[in-house]
Amino acid sequence: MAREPLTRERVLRAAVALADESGLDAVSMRGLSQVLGVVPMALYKHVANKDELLDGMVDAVIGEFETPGPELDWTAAVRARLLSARRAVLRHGWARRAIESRTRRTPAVLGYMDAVAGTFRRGGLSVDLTHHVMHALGNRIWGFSPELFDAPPGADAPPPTAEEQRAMVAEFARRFPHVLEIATAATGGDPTAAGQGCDEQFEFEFALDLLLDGVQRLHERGWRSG
Amino acid sequence: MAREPLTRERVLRAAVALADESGLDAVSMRGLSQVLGVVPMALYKHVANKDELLDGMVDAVIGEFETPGPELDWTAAVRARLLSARRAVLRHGWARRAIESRTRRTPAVLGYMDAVAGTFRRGGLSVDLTHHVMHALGNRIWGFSPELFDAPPGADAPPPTAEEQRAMVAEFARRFPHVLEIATAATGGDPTAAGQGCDEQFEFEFALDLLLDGVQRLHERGWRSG
DNA sequence: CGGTAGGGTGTACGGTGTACACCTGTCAAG
DNA sequence: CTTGACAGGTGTACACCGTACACCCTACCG
Repeated sequence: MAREPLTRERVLRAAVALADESGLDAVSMRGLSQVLGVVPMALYKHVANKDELLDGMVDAVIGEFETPGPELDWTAAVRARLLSARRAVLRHGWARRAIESRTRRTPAVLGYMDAVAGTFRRGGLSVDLTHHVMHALGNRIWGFSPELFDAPPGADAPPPTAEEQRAMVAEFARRFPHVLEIATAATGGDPTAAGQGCDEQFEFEFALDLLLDGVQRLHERGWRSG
Repeated sequence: MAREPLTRERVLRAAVALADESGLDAVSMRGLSQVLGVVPMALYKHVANKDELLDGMVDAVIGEFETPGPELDWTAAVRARLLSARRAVLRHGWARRAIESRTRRTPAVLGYMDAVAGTFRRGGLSVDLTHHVMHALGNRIWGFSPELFDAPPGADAPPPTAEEQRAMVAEFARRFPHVLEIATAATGGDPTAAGQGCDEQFEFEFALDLLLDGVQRLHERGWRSG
């Protein structure tokens, strides 16, 4: 039973699967080759190097983005696109980091950016307003915003006693009162849970709508740069 | 002439200098130890591991941020803070990547975030609006926005002939018309210079002001979440 | 004077990406 | 039917990385 031959498709699929279940760090040329039952250098017959492998993985995620129907107006259409991108990125926990680390603009990346830009243009936005709003959206067009208060992996030290925890919170409150304030606001008032309870989805949509509303106002006023 | 002893300060300073002139990738424990005239393992007496080294480098950049005077209103104060952060980050080309890769919140990081949040609070914004706007600003707090159209390093292939270039542009125009459109708009119409001519500073301030204006309007209306 | 501790050293391990030479099976042309 | 090219999998090797661990030297303190 000769195993079916490797293809670029099979390599990329296996890489995505491996990253899905073991994290992005598990995707090394050696590790990936092992799950494919093959020697590391075999991969290089299908993928130029590791960067291209990562590019291909990102392209696979982009391939999962959905295209909104034509009945939506431009704000709703952009919203639908970005929220679809977000769902895909959230399905693959590693995608965020991978996208952030990529610098190459593959055809899939360009195609997606073109679709988003086209949605603005079809809504009647000028070329330069479209340009600026694309920049303003930044990584949000990939469905994520930078996580300011990203919860540290945790559980690396023995849990502190109640007494120690009280002291830590007090010290924190003295030095970073405003951070504590806004962090606990999101948890319903428990300062020891700060950061955990933050609703990322809400934050994403809040910022997205803030930007879209602002752009819409500029558009209605016939804003021009320079 | 016994050289003066290493200190954490000296290590960090050397790391920053090395990154400034040779890039972040040149900052390996081996490379750094070499410029300090010392054996790699010596560094571990002053820095727990490489992650902590990077954290220290980022903290050094944060130490260059300036505090705005108390005479400014909250939008101007935030603006001044973020633009100062931007100047510091731009002085150190590696800082962007370093900040993006960091996940640990050092006291310096928390202190800066606290200062920004405090500026909003002193301006009268509610705790939860402050929370959301911090998220919405995202990495812009550190003075940079993600570069959608980051120019590839380039110059790795022989420059294409005029004929090839024309063909490439034509192909690009066919597949990604809107991307080409908004990319050339920023260059005054030269499609072959697409992406290079984009004024990052303008984009940063455009997005920043869009967000600040939006937040200000929400604030004036007494916006509350939920 | 002796012990102790902080700081620099040397060696070694396991991991990474990948260059390069090699082999092997398939298939088309002579 | 043979031959030879070629696509694809193999094996070895190199240079680099972060860092664990044992060691030694030197300065200082009791």
